[in-house]
Amino acid sequence: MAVKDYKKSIFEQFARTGKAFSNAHRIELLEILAQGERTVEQLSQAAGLTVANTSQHLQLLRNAGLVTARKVGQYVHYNLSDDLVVDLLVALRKLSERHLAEVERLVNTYLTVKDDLEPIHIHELMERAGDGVVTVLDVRPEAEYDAGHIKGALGIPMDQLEERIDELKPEQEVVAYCRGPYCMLAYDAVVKLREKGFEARRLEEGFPEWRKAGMPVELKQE
Amino acid sequence: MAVKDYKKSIFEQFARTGKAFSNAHRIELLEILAQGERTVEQLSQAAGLTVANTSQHLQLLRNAGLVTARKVGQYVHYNLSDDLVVDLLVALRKLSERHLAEVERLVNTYLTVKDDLEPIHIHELMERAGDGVVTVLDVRPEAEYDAGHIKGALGIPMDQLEERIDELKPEQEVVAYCRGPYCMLAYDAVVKLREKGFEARRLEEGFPEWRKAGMPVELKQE
DNA sequence: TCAATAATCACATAATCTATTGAATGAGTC
DNA sequence: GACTCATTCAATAGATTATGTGATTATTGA
Repeated sequence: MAVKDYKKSIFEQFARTGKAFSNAHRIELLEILAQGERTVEQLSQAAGLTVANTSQHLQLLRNAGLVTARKVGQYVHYNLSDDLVVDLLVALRKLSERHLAEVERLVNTYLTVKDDLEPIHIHELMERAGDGVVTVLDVRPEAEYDAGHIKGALGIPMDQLEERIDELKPEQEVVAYCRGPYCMLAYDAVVKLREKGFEARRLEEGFPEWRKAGMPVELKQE
Repeated sequence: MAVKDYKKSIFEQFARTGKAFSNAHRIELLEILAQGERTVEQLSQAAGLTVANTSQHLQLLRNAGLVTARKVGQYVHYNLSDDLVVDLLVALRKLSERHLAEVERLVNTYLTVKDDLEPIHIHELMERAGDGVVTVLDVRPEAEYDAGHIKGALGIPMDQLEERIDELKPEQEVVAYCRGPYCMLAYDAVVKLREKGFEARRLEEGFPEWRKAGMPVELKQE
């Protein structure tokens, strides 16, 4: 094989991986899978796609080697095949954030005044959570909480926050987190909690980053 | 704007960045640009594309914010806009390498026995280069050498290596490098040098990684 | 001002990608 | 064995992308 052909092949392989990240729905699926294992139906609901369409995107991701599938009964559970996939998602996010003015505009517009919500960072939370002086609140949907959450975190999905707000100790600061920097749930939770008179902040990173950093994680407790 | 729309927009922006990496030619263009600034014609030649086609790919890359262009006379010089682009290229390479069996197969097939060429790594080279006991050899084309190379490296393009081999000190070990892990030039150089009786090794990483690591770089000396 | 050159643009064509629909598969249940 | 459900497959139409050709623009130097 000539050097030229060889090079061509290599770049084609890279492009195959890149192609997986060239579609908004696939990126969303990957971001959801970064939270943990999901079935096709769960994915299709979370991403707002038809099941068949979701399945096809998943086939493509599987061919690119980014996700793995295992069949349990009649369900197929999908998962990211590797932490390198998260690395690439993070790199893509960073790059997009820096270069696409549009992203920044969206973030700033939607998130009211971003800085006003004073995000806290992983290591800072780690220090303070140990003392038990903060309540760590997971506002993701229940299934995601069950699939894995920050150790000791209380799980109240965003849509139940209002009715279950009395599960929180009013004297403690609350740190809310969700799926990552671009997940809206934690923002909404902080706004809601402050309305109710809580001292509340948001974890800048989300659960995937937390897990990736090797911080303590636990599964659903019975 | 509803949360749903917002999310959609964000993922679409990410996909726009991802799309830039979904084509083999564009990835090649980015890899070439990772070596340093290039004009459209240089790029088209290096990648084996027509000028018009190259230009169009460059427009797309520019819209995605990955490259910058500056006009000097009648030439337009392109450049990567950011080191984050290199980060993403590296992440893409790593992920592809791990997941696509095909890539590994190609690497192993073409590169004879890879390990037999005993690559040396950046920090190791850094230590040894200081002592002046190794000759660091840049085998990339002259233009790329001129645009920036490892400090103190001797520049002999691969296609001139045979005729200019007497510029190398026979008693010194030679470390050859080129554009990165997938660049063939350094492999070919090591093979050639060993034929000629030199003790020769290859730098596993290439110039982009060297520069990225903050190691000393110099431009063409007069 | 004119010719030469680098780069881009505009258009046409072929190839590829995406979403939808409905059928097929395969496991579990009654 | 018939039925239900999760998932995949297959076929299709519509949208997007890649590339070549030839025209156009911008800059330089004669």
